[in-house]
Amino acid sequence: MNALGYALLGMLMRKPCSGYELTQLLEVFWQAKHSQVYPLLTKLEQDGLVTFVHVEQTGKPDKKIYSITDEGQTLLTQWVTKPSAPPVIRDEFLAKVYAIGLTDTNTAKRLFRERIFSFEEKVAFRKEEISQMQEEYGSELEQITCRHFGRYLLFQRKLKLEEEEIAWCHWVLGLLDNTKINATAKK
Amino acid sequence: MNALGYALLGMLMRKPCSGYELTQLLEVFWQAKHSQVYPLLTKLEQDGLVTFVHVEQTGKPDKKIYSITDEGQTLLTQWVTKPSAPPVIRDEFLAKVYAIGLTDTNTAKRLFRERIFSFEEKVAFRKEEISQMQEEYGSELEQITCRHFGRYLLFQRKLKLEEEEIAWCHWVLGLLDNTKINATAKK
DNA sequence: ACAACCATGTAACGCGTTACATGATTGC
DNA sequence: GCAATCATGTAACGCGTTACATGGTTGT
Repeated sequence: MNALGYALLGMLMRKPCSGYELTQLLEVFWQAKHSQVYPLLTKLEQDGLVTFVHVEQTGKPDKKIYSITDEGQTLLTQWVTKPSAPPVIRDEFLAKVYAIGLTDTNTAKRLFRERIFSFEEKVAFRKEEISQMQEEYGSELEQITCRHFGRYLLFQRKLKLEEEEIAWCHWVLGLLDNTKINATAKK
Repeated sequence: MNALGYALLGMLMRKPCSGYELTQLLEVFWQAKHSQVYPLLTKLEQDGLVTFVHVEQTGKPDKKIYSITDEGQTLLTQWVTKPSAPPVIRDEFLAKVYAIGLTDTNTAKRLFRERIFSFEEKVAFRKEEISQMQEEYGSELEQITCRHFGRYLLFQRKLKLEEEEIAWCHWVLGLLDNTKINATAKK
């Protein structure tokens, strides 16, 4: 089985979820579209690692709520302690930074300011998620015994990294300013 | 054309490179194997965006050194200012953290200590890369006019994020210790 | 001896995205 | 009226990995 399969099992340890919900919750540490998640869940179900119940809703479409089975838990537990594949990062913006010399200073600044803006949105969103969790579960959240501990750790991590990204952008903007001052000074 | 194609063009702006070298240099912001890079370079060459010269070597296999063409530069320049696709991150370790509650505290600690170790190696390597660059190019490196400016920015960014990852792991280890203390205190 | 590095390439397969398909409800 | 949210699914395609193939040199 592949990493995404295990990731879904792991998320179902926290609480039973629909495929729709899993697709969204995935965002903190993986990216996958529903078109990948739904067929995988069907496969996990066929393999006896998860089960689902139909839930009828009014005013919303019906949904399938998936739960992890004992068999699924056994497999997942084995997987958790195995060595992990190195993280994969693919960031188009960074590819553009590589070639930033092609643009003028002002355009470069604009690009970094836009990056800051998009990450500030993420940070605000992340902080909300964290404080919501803290309100709901309190200090219990910081114990490994809490069902939401893992997710909480990932939120804190994401927040830190997003803030660091912003700090880096500001540092770059500083460099871009210096360049301009020196150029002006030389005149 | 896809993002990797542009990424390769961007790297060739800095200096002409072989496919082998490009595959390695890619590591700061993208991941791709040589089996993907070589055919893409062939395609870029057919499209007139890069050219190459055969370089015979003694004691080493011959290589092809690729350079970006004017046409390639035009295309790349257009691309740089376009909005970027959101970054993609897929990290198996983080998927495991989600389900960390399945393991005992000691195993969890071991996993985080291993993560710290692997990131400390990365940090050490990154610092070397940065100081090598600084020795070679000096303060010129911090100007947008420097050919290596973009790459330098990416190195600094990676270093920061890798250090932040380590700090997060230490924070988690602290939480795991607290849990243990409370459990002991309760006895 | 054996692994690692340099260097390029192809083929098969699996993972992931885009697009197509449906349909009710809520907010602007 | 139009977009967004909720909810699930399939099909086609493109991106990315694994494995196969070759072969000399350097270091342990």
